[in-house]
Amino acid sequence: MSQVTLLQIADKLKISVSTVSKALKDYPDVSEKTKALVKELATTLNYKPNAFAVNLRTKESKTIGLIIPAIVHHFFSNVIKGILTQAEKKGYLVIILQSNESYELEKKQIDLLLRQRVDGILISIANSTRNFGHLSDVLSQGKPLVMFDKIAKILECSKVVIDDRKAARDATQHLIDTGCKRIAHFRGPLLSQNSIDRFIGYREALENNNYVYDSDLVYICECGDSSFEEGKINAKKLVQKHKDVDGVFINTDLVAIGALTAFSEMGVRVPDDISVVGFSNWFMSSVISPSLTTINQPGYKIGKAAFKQLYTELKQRKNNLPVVHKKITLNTELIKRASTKV
Amino acid sequence: MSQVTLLQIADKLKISVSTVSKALKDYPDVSEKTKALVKELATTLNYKPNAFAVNLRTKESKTIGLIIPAIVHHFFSNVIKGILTQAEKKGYLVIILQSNESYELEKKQIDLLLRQRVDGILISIANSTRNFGHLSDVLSQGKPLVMFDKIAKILECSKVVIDDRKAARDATQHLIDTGCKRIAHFRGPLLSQNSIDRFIGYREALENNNYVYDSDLVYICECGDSSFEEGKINAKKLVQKHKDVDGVFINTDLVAIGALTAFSEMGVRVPDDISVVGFSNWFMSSVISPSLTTINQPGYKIGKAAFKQLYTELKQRKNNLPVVHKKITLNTELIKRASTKV
DNA sequence: CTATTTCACGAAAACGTTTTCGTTAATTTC
DNA sequence: GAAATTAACGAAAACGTTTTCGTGAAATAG
Repeated sequence: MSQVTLLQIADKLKISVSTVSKALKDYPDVSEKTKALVKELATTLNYKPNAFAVNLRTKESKTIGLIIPAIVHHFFSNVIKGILTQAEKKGYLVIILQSNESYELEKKQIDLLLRQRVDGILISIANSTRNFGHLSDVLSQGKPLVMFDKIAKILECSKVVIDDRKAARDATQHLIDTGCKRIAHFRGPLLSQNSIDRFIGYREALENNNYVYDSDLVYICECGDSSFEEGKINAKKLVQKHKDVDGVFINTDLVAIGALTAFSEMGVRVPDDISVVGFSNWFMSSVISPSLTTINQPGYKIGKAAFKQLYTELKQRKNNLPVVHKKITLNTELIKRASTKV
Repeated sequence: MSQVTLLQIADKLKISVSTVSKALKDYPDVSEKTKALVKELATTLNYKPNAFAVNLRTKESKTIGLIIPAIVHHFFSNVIKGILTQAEKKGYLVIILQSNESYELEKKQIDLLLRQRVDGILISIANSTRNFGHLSDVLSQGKPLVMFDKIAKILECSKVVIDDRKAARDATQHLIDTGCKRIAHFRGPLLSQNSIDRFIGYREALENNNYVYDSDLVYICECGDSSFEEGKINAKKLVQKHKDVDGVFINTDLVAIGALTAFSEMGVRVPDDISVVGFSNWFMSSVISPSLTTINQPGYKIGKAAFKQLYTELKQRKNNLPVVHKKITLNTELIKRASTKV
């Protein structure tokens, strides 16, 4: 019932706790004979070192924290998968917390993780987060912090991102290249840096091609749980108000799929009447009809890179080397499908 | 840099560590005056109790483990959300591990969690898991274990499931009720208990209606990463071999969506030529065209119920009450959409 | 054969809490 | 005013490791 300890093994073997500990860790000052005896008894008793005690002693937990705005989300779940896969390889456990895009919750969760004495933290911040005190707390405690996807530019730590502006330019340029003359944009929340960057990319592409920017053609979506509905609603508004629009770049795939559905319901043909480009490359986008042209956002790779960076910083700290922060920008690519012309 | 400890607070206040500890926890044998002093200093120093030390002392970690076959999965990510939401409410942290449907990995992960001294474990087992020694280890260590969705019937612990057989009967019955005369089934892996149960439900519905069971109409899908492709391939085979089939009940939505795509490519009309029912009610199923009739599998509720059960068992143990295991069966429902006739 | 080195092990402190049990001083009781 | 109670605090053990530093005994060196 109660767990096996070093002391119990020591007693049965009539040796000391220190020797047992050292035997299990192959210290050179333990004879092969006792090592064998100890290891054998340890396995037969199914000994498992008590992580609390080890952590307390070594001041390391081999555990990291991960705070993410949402779990039920194709992109984020891919990120998680990337992180977990890497963490597993390096022998780290991951405590996952969901901030629900709430600053207050995020703050509380950082506190929880610090109490838990995790070795480091990975975070994609909530849209509502405007204060970064909780995050600089992490840094000032000397714990590595790596932000990904939704980052705070002001914070001095490593970051893993994509180039939202460039990706948005690519998306919009593709609409222009395939003959669209009047291009709308469904943007995300006003406070989300990613949405802002994608919006800027959209405008840049217009400017680069001497298209007139018309703020009437920009619709705002919250991109929360009702993304699909938002896409439908805005698509309907768009069609009613602006008959001349023949292309739309949409902040996220789910909203875009809502738009596609609305267009289909209204008899607006895609891409003949209007071309659509989404953002993220959710799996869904490849199987709907018409399939959605979109920007591939490499979630798995982002997660992988984020953990790797955290891991290097952990090693740097451990070896008393200077910790160097990196900003890693991963490539996106335009996936051409049936919702745009060739 | 280094963390604040009770000792540091004690020294600054010229009192003992014990008093500081008790003051922070509002012990009655500490004067209000010192309590106030201690608490004030604690907050200004930003004191955070060292979880390792607390856990070591109290033999509780307020942490649970969660092992799940896959993260990038609409159903499972909903389960996770349900678990995290409840855990947060009760002040528990969750370490998430992904078994990738591998028994070996699952075994290793259980071991990791036990070393970590989590208070309890939630698990949905891998398809390849046939031995349950690692799971009974958990139980014999006196730690609560709650299985959900993919369970081992043989194990004496609490379980949260749906009634796969009934759900499959409902799905098949709906095909029969809407006029299908010859009904195929795309089943899941031979080793997966859920697949087996759904297959049995399919057969039961046929029998109940005096339909002949024809093993030629049953196709096997692995339901792994290439579910969509499997759906396409099997749908093509089905159409080529059995022109007379007018309905198909498919083990999971993703495979069903692959089938829908293949039917569309081959000019087979859904539901006029063939009706399709899926399983799980992934979000995607509502937005494709034709939208997919399917069985709703309440992931969020399952996660919520699983954590709640774990929590009650935790409390029961703590209060030295007898731990009672429960099998909780959550309701599924048929969601009628456009892939079946009315 | 003494002096040094190597070998194999153990004692003990430390990590930061929690909690039991004293202990002293102040207060109350009769 | 002596006896009993209460109030407020501290000492110390314990949780299970890890690791440093001794310490004898055995092996080697001169």
